[in-house]
Amino acid sequence: MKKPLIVLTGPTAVGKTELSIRLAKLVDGEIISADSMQVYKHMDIGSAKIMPGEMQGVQHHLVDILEPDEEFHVVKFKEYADRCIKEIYERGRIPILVGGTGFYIQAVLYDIDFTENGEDNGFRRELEALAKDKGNEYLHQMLAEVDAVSAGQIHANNVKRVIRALEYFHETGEPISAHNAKERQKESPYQFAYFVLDDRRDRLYQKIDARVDRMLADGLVAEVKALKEKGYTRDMVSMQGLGYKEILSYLDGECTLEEAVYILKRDTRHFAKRQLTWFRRERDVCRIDKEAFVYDDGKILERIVQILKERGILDKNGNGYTRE
RNA sequence: GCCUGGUUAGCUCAGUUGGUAGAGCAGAGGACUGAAAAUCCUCGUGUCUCUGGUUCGAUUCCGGAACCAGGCA
Repeated sequence: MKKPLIVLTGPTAVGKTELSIRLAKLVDGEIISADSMQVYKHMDIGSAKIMPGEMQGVQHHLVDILEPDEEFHVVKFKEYADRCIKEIYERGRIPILVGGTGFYIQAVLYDIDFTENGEDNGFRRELEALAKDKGNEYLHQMLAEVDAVSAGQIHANNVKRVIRALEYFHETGEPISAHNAKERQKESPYQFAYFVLDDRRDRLYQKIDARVDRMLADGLVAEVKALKEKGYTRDMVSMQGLGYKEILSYLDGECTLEEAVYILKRDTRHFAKRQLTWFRRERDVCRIDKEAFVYDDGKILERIVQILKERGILDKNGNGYTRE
């Protein structure tokens, strides 16, 4: 039988963290954070990172593992996560993927292959310059010549994606569209249950606004100021996180704090919406509507356990995975 | 009290030399396979404040009212 994997996700601010702790204790699992920002040290408030005091003894992985000037992306995430999962199995426990980065979840859940090539920032930079000089259409035309399928799928203005497709072809000689089509067919190697927490849109938005206000009260501006003083700049991936780029523009005098906060709230709402779009499209997800459970985490956990039993991730007594 | 300007989509405003109107933002939907908290795409009908008048026809012109700014008393 395939090995068990639990995924707990949902849009920002739905309440994944609190629930994940209870779930981990219940099934004797360990948590792997699937979050592109919580990997960074010194970015606690803005990333809504779980702090050691809140972990209640539950093992957490991939939190606080990098400095803010380090590169991070799906491939690294998958590498680290795969290793963590393996080790968790060795301890006879269940890995629980918790976090809002759908792309990361997908990568490990379906074991997507990214290993074809290394990084070549030179070529990428060349293409970026080309897009700037000659325009997005020019670059898109270049893609159309080597990979018509991708060109048809990727909008010319989506320069990032056009560049990646070009880069992929440049490095492997194969169109990325063919590779993606192949990866898309994959079955998950895990016996998994994929839970997506959701809430009414208006409530979610209220919670987002309230959470931003709390971050400010907790010292978000000071946190960002400290990062700025350490020399971390906006071109770093970490500083593109919500809460960081907006406060940075305030600190750089580009807008007032009030404007920065407005934009931060708005963009966080947009982000939540994008996450929801992503999860809607994922196959095999169990949506958990908080309203239907009267906002009672206990009831939600009961339901989750029920599903875990149905899928054989827990046995009828509710006992978790044990090695072999 | 008088003068001037304003009143158009949830918000900020544009516009119609008279033929019932459009942007940005908000909001909604979607894409996504090495930046993903990133990047990108699609979606806009509302008593044009109310009320008389002129007109074939008024949101647009004229009169009056209400409300909001600013100025003068």
